[in-house]
Amino acid sequence: MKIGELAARTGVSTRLIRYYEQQDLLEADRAPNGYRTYTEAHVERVSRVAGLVQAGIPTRLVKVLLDAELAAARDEPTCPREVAEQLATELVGVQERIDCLTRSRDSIRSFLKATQNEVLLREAAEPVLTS
Amino acid sequence: MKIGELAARTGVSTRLIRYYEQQDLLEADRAPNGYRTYTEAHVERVSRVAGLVQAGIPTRLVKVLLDAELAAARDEPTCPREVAEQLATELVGVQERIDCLTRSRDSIRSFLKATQNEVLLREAAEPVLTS
DNA sequence: CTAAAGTTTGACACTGGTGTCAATGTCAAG
DNA sequence: CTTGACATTGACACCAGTGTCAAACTTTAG
Repeated sequence: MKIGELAARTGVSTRLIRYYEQQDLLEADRAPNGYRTYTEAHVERVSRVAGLVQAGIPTRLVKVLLDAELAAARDEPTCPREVAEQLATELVGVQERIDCLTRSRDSIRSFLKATQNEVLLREAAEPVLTS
Repeated sequence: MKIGELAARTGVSTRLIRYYEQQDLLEADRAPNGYRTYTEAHVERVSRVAGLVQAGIPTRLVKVLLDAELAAARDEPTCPREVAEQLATELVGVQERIDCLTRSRDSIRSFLKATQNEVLLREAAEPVLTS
């Protein structure tokens, strides 16, 4: 698929998709005419990238995270000690963000509940398994 | 306490503390000499603010969130319908961020685990209650 | 063939969050 | 009183993430 479709399916602007590529977060094949071409896998990838960036993870780190993810998926023994440490460090940062957001989410919920606005609570009810 | 101490205790630079105040996320009393003075409560507040901002919540929204939180705590019946809707909207955004971060956290963990770097997993083991 | 829609690269520009510096004021210790 | 640490405000500046526009090319529809 071409960039326009990818953008439509992910809700991420073409501008950003190109930006992410430029930041090495994405790779795209090129059609003979020079157009970028994407596969299904890219849809997921782009969503993840956008999500993480939105969640305050700088692109530089998003790359490290997703790369590690891929490596893990392909069961690679890529553990250059130094990368592992960087990841471990980043892990605590991520956890802190999660905690902070979770607290806020919970208080928003309580608030809405307390003010008879339960009606607005149609969303989100997935199980978040921790540890 | 004065701004320097607050900064030291929260790990947030004085620059940012003033910035947050300017963005109406914080209020500070002034000593007769003009110095800002803070209470224990501010320590928590500043941490929360910084955490949320770091987690990608724009200051404008951080204000809404924390205000609602306070209102709830004081059991105020402040539910101007319109604010409630804004919160509900923001709630789904927060949840999305949490989900995205959670997935990343989990894959970082798996990765470290898979690569014999469990050693680096000393941190984070708190229970996150959902719903 | 032509017009419209989509793509490419590249540039300009804006916003939000931060750092840093400068000039001035306050306070506590020597 | 002087010095040094800390405060105040305000400005300048930077980076990251985005929007938007322009000029040129490709592809699709009529």
